[in-house]
Amino acid sequence: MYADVIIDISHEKVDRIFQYAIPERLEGLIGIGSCVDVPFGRGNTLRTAYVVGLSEKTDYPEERIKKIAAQREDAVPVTADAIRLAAFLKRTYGSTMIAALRTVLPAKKTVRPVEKKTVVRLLSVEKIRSLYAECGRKKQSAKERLLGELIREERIPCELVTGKLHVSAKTIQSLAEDGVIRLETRTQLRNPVRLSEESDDRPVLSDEQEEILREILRDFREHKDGGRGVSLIHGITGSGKTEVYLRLIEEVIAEGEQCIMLIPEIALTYQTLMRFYKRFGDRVSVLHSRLSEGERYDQCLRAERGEIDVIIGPRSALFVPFPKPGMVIMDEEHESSYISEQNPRYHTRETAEELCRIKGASLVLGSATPSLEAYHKAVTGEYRLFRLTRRLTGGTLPEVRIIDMRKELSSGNRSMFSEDLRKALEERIGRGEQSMLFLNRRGYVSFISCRACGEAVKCPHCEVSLVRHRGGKLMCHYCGYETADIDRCPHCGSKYISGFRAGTQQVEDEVKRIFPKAKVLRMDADTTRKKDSYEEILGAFSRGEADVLIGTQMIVKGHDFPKVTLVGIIAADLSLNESDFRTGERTFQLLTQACGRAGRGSIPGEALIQTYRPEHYSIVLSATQDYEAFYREEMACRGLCGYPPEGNMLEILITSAVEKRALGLAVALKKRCAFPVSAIGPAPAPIPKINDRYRYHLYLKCAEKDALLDTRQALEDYLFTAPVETETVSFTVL
DNA sequence: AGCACGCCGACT
DNA sequence: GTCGGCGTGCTC
Repeated sequence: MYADVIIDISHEKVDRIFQYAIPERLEGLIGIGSCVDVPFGRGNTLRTAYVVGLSEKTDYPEERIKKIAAQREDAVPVTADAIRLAAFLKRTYGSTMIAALRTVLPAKKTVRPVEKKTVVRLLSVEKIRSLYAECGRKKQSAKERLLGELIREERIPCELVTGKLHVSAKTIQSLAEDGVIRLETRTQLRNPVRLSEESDDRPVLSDEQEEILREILRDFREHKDGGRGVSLIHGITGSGKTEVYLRLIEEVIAEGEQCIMLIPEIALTYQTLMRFYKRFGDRVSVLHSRLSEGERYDQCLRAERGEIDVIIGPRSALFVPFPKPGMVIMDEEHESSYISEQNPRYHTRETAEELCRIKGASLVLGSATPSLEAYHKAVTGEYRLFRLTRRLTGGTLPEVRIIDMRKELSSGNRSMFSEDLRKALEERIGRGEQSMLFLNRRGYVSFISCRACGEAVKCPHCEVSLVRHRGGKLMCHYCGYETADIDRCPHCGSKYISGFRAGTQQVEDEVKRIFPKAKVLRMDADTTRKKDSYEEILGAFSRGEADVLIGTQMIVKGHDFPKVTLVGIIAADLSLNESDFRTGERTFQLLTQACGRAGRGSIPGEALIQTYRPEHYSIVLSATQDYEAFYREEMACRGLCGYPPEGNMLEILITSAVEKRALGLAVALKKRCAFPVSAIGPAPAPIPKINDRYRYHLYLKCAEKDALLDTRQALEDYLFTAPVETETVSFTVL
């Protein structure tokens, strides 16, 4: 008997199957997924390897086959399903098999189990309230946060206190010494959180929610032996998606299966998390980004042993080894953090789909602004589509107005605030209501647009913005089209043509200049560099410590500020000028989210969208919150050029210390692409040179996904034999 | 990746 | 004469 193994070395040259003989004493003990030590290479150094198959005979000369040295008992064995999923990652995203196995495998470091600690309130709610107020006066913000939460909850798991609330162990200790709280260390207590008194947290479902629940569960129950489908819930913010998830999970657990709840990075708010703890007690576990290897392993072990039924976490939670995962739920499905940034650059939705296919689980996607890919599949019937159209959590949709900044310019207002926005801000500051100013910083790089007519200078072939390069040439970074720099707008002839140059700092200065008495908070990459300052700024704003919050993308995600009645979007069209084909989609998502921040409380809200492109469909349709119409417009644009989801596309990045060599290799790769795959470019990457290395892009398009993946494989094979020196090539599925 | 084998310069 | 530089190639 021989074992097919993958050696734990991440290098293309050894990324293939090696065969080893199974010694008699291990016969029957070794199977697919076993982790073994094998002698490898000339020195016969012992290396870790994973068994991915068993076979009776070999093509390799038998006398040269070595024996497996030992079976590794400490490691978590890989299941055949995990190997299949890894094979999918390798095929789809072009990584090595071992890199794919590593992402699929749970962390393998063993560590002593840590006992779970819980903070328990000892004093009455009234006493806590007065202490809370006292801390507010004394500016003891950490203590205040914890006490604030203790007013609502009697028991809070320690991981939440130190994690989500950012309260240090020192603070907890001092409160314990004062007799305010007690630290409880439990080892195998069952459902402590679930026992907390409240029971009013199971709201009555709306008709829409009931319908979705019924339909998804019907599919779930009818296909117990595989073939469960994918459902997309398109629901506006506050329409009660989370409650639907909670009910679904309850039912999945009741059937004896487990559930994986995926959330975008950092997006989980404390309130949402608390809802899960209340509903599922310690049958739920959270996988957050700052867990150590050991803690991660702990969670995996608990999942494997069936000690938990639900795991909540970012994309990596997908690989938690449940014995019988029955459902994967992916909230905010369109979020970009669902795409891995490193080696197997996997898309969580696609990978979840494959996992569910393998495991026979249901996949449920939820979003207020679904990705075009997901919605396309829903429209074509591959997914089932459900809608949640009513806001349940109070508040009405804000009144949204689009402000034409071209008119402001022609009427002599050169400032970054329109007259309307200035007035609206003045009113809110006067009434003591809060405002948010959102500066769209995406696409900040050197695109060219006209302040008189709003048009950006675009490539005549690719429908993406041209980028200004050194020396003043304008270039398309898809196809390499170039043209001389211009000083007049090609559409209207205005000389007010330039890149837009404004940061959050300038916005802050401007607000302070116009409203000297207003209290302003600013949130961007600069002010959040220090650890925890992200939560601190948002916390301060939600406590009403400022009139205006200024920020980039990060202020529009997740958090709910009931006192905000005005959202101002400074330059809505900036993200339309990014030089790739998803700008319209990102702009629509960003603006829809931003507008949704206004009027979450009892006072109706207002959103003002300032733009130089008031007629662009992404902007118009985000103002009317019309996703359907946006989808139709955007699909028409994608179809024109064969961009996803209409077709499939691959980005190839070629870098070299020698510009000629990078370009030469790009051309050589292009030559090896044949029908039905078409190659566009090469063209300099948006950042054409990093660390003295020149960077070129080549794009491959094809209607057939498999043909595209085969071409990538062929190109990778070619690279083995190509006269490559210092050049590097990487492939990304778009 | 890591280790061996291999073919050219300065050293006890 | 040998010791050792790292360049090339292979690993069941």
